[in-house]
Amino acid sequence: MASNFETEDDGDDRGLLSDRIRNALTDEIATGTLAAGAALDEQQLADRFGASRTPVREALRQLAAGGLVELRARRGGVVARMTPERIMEMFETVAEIEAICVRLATYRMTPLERSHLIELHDLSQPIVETGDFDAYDSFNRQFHEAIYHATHNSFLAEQAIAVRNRLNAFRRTQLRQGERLRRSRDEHEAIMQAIAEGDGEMASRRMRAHMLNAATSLSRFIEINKPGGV
Amino acid sequence: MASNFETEDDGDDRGLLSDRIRNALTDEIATGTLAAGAALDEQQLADRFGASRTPVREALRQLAAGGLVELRARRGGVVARMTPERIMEMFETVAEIEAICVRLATYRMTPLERSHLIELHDLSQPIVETGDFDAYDSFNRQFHEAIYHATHNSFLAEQAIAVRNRLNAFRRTQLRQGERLRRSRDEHEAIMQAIAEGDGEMASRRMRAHMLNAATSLSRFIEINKPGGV
DNA sequence: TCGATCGCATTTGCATACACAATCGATCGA
DNA sequence: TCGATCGATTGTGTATGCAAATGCGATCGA
Repeated sequence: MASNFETEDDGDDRGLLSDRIRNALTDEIATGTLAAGAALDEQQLADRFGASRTPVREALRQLAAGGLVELRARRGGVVARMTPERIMEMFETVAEIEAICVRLATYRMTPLERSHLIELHDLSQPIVETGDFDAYDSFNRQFHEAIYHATHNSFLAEQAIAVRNRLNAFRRTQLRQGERLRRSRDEHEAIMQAIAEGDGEMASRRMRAHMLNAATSLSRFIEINKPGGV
Repeated sequence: MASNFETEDDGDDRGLLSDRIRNALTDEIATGTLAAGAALDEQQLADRFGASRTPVREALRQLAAGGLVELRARRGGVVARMTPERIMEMFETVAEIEAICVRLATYRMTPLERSHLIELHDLSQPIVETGDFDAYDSFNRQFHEAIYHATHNSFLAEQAIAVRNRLNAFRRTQLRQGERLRRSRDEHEAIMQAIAEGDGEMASRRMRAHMLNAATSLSRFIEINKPGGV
């Protein structure tokens, strides 16, 4: 077994075991290693992580609270099963929340926050040129989170991040279409324009459209490999 | 879909011990029996509920995921401490989400749902007359949840209920002002009017104002017994 | 007198053990 | 042959025990 010394040799060995298991499971669900509907046996997971059932249980409870897994009393847990309809509902919800955020942010952001957002947006130009999906995904996250922050409503920002992460776990390869990348940036550009003009309502509508475009892009992907299953 | 037949929410003796403890703690936090900032000792709670630490731990984890308690690693948990600023942020968030819901609901609700909502609203008239706060609170919940449901976006509805419940735990005696009761119903009336006219944007603005009025009403209450903490 | 360090007590985090509920298969009955 | 009921097995829910970590107090030093 792996020796658990206090010395952190490989990364984040230093934390609560239940948290590490939770993060690992989150990743595996997000990447699809754990397919939707897959049964989650506590003992089996415990063996796999070299731990006992206790931290596994706590991890599963946390994931259940986050909506990534479903726990039925005395019947074990399964990876949350997402129907296309449900995913579209989540996208719509995220789109509406993002629309709220950008509206509030437009009216409340400080000059410093605005310049930071502009800087961030400018940075995305070369990324689109190179077509680096992962880099754009990372930028995209920063861009949107900068907007959350600029609402000056930390609770709303937390909610936005939470629901976005929850969706992220099922979004995966959504941006893997070359065209979508450029269009995404164009839409950001339009949003930035509205922000610059101080038109929160306009920014809000454009953000909603931006998110729904991403949803449409994803929906094609869903149609393609319709799992139908388990 | 009502897939929640397993977990009976409250009152029932016959559920999972950890769920019962979670519900009990939720109530105690909501009613203020457990003051904000109060330390939550696992063994102590276990003794009080006549259980072992295991279900108590799971309950605490779930509450932490819901934001009602804060857990610091190896340092125990405390009841989440809400500053007035934070509560106002939560109210604003709820207001915006409610505004989303009523807009979508206006455009999507079925005739049956509309008549149900009207019926519900009419029922509130005698309640206001008698000034029964608890009855109005119950009605109010039904009214808003009917709107959530009418969005035909179950994910959004779940989010709305979750964030509303989270705020509920700190709202307590907010409606205990006779005037507020009648004004609340008047605001509902205005919202119903906008819905009847099919004007989702108008309904949305009125809903936002409605929620922010409730927040203002609460803020006075907060000012009065400003706890400052422990 | 004030600060720091060491040791103790309390409490969390994890492991292990046990009991009961749910599922699955087999046997019995029609 | 098909259905139902009953038992065995699997796995969750809970209890208990142990070890490490944190916080506090006392003692030592300046």
